[in-house]
Amino acid sequence: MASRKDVAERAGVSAAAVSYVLNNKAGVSESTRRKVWAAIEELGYAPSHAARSLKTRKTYNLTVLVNYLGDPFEAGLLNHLEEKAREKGYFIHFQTYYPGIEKDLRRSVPGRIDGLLLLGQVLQPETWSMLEEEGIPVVSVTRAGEIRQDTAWVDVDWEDGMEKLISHLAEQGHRRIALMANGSPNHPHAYRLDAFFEGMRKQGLPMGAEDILYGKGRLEQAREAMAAYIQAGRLGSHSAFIAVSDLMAAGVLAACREAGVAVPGQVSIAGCENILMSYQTTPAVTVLNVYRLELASRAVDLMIKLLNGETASNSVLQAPLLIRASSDRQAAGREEREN
Amino acid sequence: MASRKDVAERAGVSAAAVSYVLNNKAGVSESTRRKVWAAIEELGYAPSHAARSLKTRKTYNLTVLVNYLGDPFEAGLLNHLEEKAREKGYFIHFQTYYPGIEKDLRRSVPGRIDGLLLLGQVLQPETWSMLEEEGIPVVSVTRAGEIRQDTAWVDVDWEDGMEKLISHLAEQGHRRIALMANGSPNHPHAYRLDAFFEGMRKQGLPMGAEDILYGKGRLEQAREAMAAYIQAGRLGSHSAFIAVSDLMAAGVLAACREAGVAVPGQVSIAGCENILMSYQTTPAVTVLNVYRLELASRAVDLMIKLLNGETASNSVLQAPLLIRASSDRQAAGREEREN
DNA sequence: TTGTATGCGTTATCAA
DNA sequence: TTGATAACGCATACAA
Repeated sequence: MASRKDVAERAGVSAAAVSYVLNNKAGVSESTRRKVWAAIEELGYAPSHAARSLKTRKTYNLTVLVNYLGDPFEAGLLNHLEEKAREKGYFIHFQTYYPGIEKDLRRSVPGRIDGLLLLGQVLQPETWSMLEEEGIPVVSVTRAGEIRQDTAWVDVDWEDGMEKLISHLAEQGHRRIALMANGSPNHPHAYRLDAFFEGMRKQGLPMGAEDILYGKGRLEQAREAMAAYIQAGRLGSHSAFIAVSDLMAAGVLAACREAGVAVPGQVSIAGCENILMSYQTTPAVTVLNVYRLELASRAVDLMIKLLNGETASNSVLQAPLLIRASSDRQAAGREEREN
Repeated sequence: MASRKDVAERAGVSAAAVSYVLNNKAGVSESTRRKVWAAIEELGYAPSHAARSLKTRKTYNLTVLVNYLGDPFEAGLLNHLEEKAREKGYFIHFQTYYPGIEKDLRRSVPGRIDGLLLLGQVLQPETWSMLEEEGIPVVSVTRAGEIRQDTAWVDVDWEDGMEKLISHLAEQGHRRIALMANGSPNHPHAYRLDAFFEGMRKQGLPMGAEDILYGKGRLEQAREAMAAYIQAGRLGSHSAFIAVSDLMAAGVLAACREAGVAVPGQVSIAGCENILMSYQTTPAVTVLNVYRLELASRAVDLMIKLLNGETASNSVLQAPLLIRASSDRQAAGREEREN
């Protein structure tokens, strides 16, 4: 590998001059600039990342903490985060999060990354101290229920979204609506639970602890929770289910299908992300349409600003309602005729 | 951030001694060792990644080239690769691949990563030269059609898998089987196309260019290709469809549903990965069950060996057949009765 | 406008 | 068994 010294020799200038050219410093003669670039081309020179990083104390690496990459919503977010970060000259690492990794994180973060992107996790106090000491900015894409006050974030307007979902269901005549929630407060889904409570209150609908089921974010577990609900003979108690993630909505739907419960005839179902799968089930699932690309883009912009020491503000995104057959008998009728 | 010098001072030894202790060199007295560890604890010292990397020329970073993270099959693979790599002390970057990124790759790889993991891409010759010059090992998880001879790989036994799929369909009475392929030769799906041809030949079934449809790896595009096929009145020409990815199988199924084509009544459908979605559609899709965790695990092991200069051999994994309702009228009957 | 010199935090060589 | 010390490749203050 050619080094800066080789380039300098080849170009007949000093090593410092090469740095000046490379970093676009003002006050370099056009002739030097040309000679240096020529030498760089000829030698196929590329600066050593390690050396530069050692000197500048910047790594141009960001880490994203993922909850469950098997969830297409998170996978899509991650994909867009990577793309946007790369555009800005940053590399993205990711790591699947569970509390146990934080010890590892506290060891491996210093000196390896410049910033941390959360997908709604709530970190341990020790981890926060480390982050603060190291001066590593944190941006959360979607928030958890109990997000730390001073964490920067970009999120969907869940209050508004849940209100839309609930009033749509109310218009369809539903009064008893259950929520398929996650169970962990340390998770972006927790925020949607809060928004659901708020939305039900506003709509003036009855709401209690018995109206919450727990799926843990996975399709399979939501399916099991719903199957147990049916098994327990509770089916009459709610006529509609909102799931805090589309994957869990698919799980609720699967349990209904297996138990011979008609959707939307007996119960209506809705999700709140608009993953691809939500449109591929029978019936297709009513959802909120969350613009993941925009979410990712804003998160990276926010991160870059923090990295540059600029002030930056949090950001809220609206998510429109997509009414599909799982909550709409007319739409269900259309789907049926098409078949 | 405490540096090695601080630790040395605190422990009352020389800086070199700290390195000895840290790197477990033989010939260090027990007392020094204790003093050094104590100082490390007290100062919360962690070695600088950049400095170490500069000196040793190892980065402990690996890059994975992803084709389409929206495909749950790839997302799952990536997830497991990350987990396995981390266990071995490596960090995983990923980057979504299309030919245009290779220029960027040639610039950014040297000095930033130790190894490259492919998801079946075929790289440009210039990129290969760079990789060879830099001595960066490459392991491909699943192969493309025209994989470079000396690339290490870990893959499914697609010939065997396709044979199982085809003979299952043949047993169900199908003779005219079409393939929903990808279209790009520079992609892991291309290998499955070859295996399909081979399997059809072995089974003695007719096979030609008109039996291939092209989806491009996406659900939506496979759906469109299938819809066009139906629109063109070609529906009678095949009684079964194998898709080279489950996502495309879901697309074929969606087009059938929309056109009122009965599955498995009029046509049978099969995929070959076993993503979660393949079991959530109606009917559930017959697939090959590909063990992604095992695939990822072997790939990382292979990579580590190459990184250590050891010899290592490629690896083939069997994928059992999962017969589900999309290709089996009895299973379909069962599903129906359950509803 | 350009060159010299220093140090970033390591590892590794060589003496002691 | 330990301690100086020389790189690794770069950015930058300062001198020229």
